[in-house]
Amino acid sequence: MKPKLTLKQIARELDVSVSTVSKALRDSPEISDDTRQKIQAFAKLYNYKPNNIALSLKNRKTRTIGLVLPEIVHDFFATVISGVEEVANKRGYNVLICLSNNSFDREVINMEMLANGSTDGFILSVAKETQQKEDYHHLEEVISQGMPLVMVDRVVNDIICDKVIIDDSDGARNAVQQLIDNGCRKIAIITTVDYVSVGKLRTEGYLRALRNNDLEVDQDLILKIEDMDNSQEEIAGFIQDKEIDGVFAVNEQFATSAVKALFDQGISVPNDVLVFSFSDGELSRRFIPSLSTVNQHGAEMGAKAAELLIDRIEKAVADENFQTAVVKTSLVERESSQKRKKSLV
Amino acid sequence: MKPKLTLKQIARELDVSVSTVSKALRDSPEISDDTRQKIQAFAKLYNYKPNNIALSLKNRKTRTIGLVLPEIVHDFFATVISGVEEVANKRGYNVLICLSNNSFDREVINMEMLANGSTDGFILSVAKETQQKEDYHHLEEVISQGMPLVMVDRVVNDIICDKVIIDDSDGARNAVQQLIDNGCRKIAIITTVDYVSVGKLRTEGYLRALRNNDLEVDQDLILKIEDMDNSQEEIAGFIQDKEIDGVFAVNEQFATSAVKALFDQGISVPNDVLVFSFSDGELSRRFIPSLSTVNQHGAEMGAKAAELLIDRIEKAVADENFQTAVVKTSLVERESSQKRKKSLV
DNA sequence: GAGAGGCTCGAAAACGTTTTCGTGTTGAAA
DNA sequence: TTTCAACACGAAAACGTTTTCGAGCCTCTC
Repeated sequence: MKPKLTLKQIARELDVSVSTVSKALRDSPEISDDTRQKIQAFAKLYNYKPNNIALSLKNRKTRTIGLVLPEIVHDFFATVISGVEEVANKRGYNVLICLSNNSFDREVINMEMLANGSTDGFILSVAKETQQKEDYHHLEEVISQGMPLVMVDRVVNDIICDKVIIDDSDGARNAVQQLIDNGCRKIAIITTVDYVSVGKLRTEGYLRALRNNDLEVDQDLILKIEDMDNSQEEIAGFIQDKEIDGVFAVNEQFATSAVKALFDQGISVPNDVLVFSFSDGELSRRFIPSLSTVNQHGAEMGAKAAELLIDRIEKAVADENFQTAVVKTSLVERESSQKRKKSLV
Repeated sequence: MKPKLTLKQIARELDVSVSTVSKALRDSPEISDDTRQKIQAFAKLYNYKPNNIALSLKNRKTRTIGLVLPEIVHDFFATVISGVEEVANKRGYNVLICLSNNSFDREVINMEMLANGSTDGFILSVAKETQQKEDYHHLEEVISQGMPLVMVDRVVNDIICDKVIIDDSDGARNAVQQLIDNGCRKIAIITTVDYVSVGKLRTEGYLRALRNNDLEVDQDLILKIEDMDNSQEEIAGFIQDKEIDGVFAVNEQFATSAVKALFDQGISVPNDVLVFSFSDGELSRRFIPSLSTVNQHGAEMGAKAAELLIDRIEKAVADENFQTAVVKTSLVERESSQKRKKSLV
């Protein structure tokens, strides 16, 4: 248990000054070859590593970015994390992760914790509760402190900052269009309550697709779920005795619940009803039937967000020149949305 | 864009010294009520928050713990994170997350990054590649520097430190016993190569269950998968024309692949073959048929690991008094392991 | 031989805190 | 009036760096 080596200790050991050691290790031309080599050899031998905290204090840069997410046990956010992490590491940054668990209070606390100097900037996907309350003072706070903020996926339009979103509405429209092209005429949607920004947008896309194809919008075929915990029962009740030939769900959980509900009623997917889902995760890939989905490219979104944030931290981009990057979704068509069974691989 | 408020600025503004401000804010009795109130009011008004980095440097404590995981898009590790995060926050710590992507090199780099002062201690689940190489010098390194290390789930026995594991072998034995109790006699296992510690232990549990029941061990019924990416094909080939009535899989991915392979051969789960899996995640819950699993209680493991680590950081526990906490698994029996269909809810 | 200039290196400040110690002022006791 | 304690506050060091500036010394050039 040796305490960590510092410049001061090296200096004392080698009988030079701290500044000399520092310069030698950074290959300053001020230092003679002799002493430089001596110092570098010593440092290497005892595995000297500069103390990051001291550097952060000195430079007033932590080379750390904060990532605040509503949840993590969710493939989408997990992929966002890995995207952020990858480019952050590539550019020499650490990632400090906090979870809000969709709670407004925790989100505020997390932001305050991270804003007290631990972090050079934020990537945030706002909590559901925050979107409901529409209270964004904590975001304005950190921005007014000069901390760069990039919002991902669940963004709030009123806040001026860089954003990374997907074309939720178009993605949904394409998915529903695909269902229509595959023969569906009575398509139900299972979505979230409107204050969840992405849920609202996806609902819009659904409506647009119907209108584009002169299909009637039936309010009875629209289910907006508030409480994730009881979604299975709610969906089962909703599906019950509905005359439908297609279902569009805004996430994998809703989609699998729908398939299950249909299955329990003796209705087969995809033979009787086609299903399209949002959020391409492991669940969709492994489900039987495998689910057709709108891929959100979470890793790409996370990567883009990290790029934007670090660019701004390093002032590589002009002030006030905020951009909203739109990551394109793509349709992944699998078994659940196609009547004919695919031939076995 | 106001730069963050510091003690020095408050001091200048109120025409007192920095030390007075510091003491006033910490309610030191040295300071008179008058000035204390004045300073506190000012600080509150302008929302002063002490700079965390400066505190870290001063106290040589960062109140941050590092969490190094092999992957994240995986329900188990995601739940571990949320467990760690929860108790860390509760005890006033931040969590710095790094992903090794199962790469030895990245693991080493991550540990070095986090060990240079950013962190008071580590929680680690070692990368697959590290277990294969059996090179643990980076772990010994951080330990010898006096940094507490807690290993989770994928632990290495040679390293002396606190550990949090589950009863992998017993969990597997119980699951296989359940299959046997439910009538299975020819049970296949789909597991990982042996150098993955948990895979090996689960395989042991499987073997023990068979022996306990005087069932013959058939090497043809044991599949050890090296390459996750091609596991689906490998499993399909393995299942092909095997005479089995039960499958035990060491993770959800293998389990769903097995069900799929059986399904493609016209074999029904659970009517013809029963399936039991390890790692209780969303996939298991939502799959049709829902999968019976051995619940690993990831959140609990993460929480326990964080408790152990923080206790050690805060010296609440005697030196050298390392413990290995075993979190009990529990069987979650769902549809896939029971012949009779459950009555509909 | 004197000034100029180039090499090396060290002292000190700075980043934002906390804490120890010292100091000046006040009030009361002697 | 002197002395002493209590009180209220400030100076300075420390945490581990980097960087600016200055200083000492040697060598070269007139």
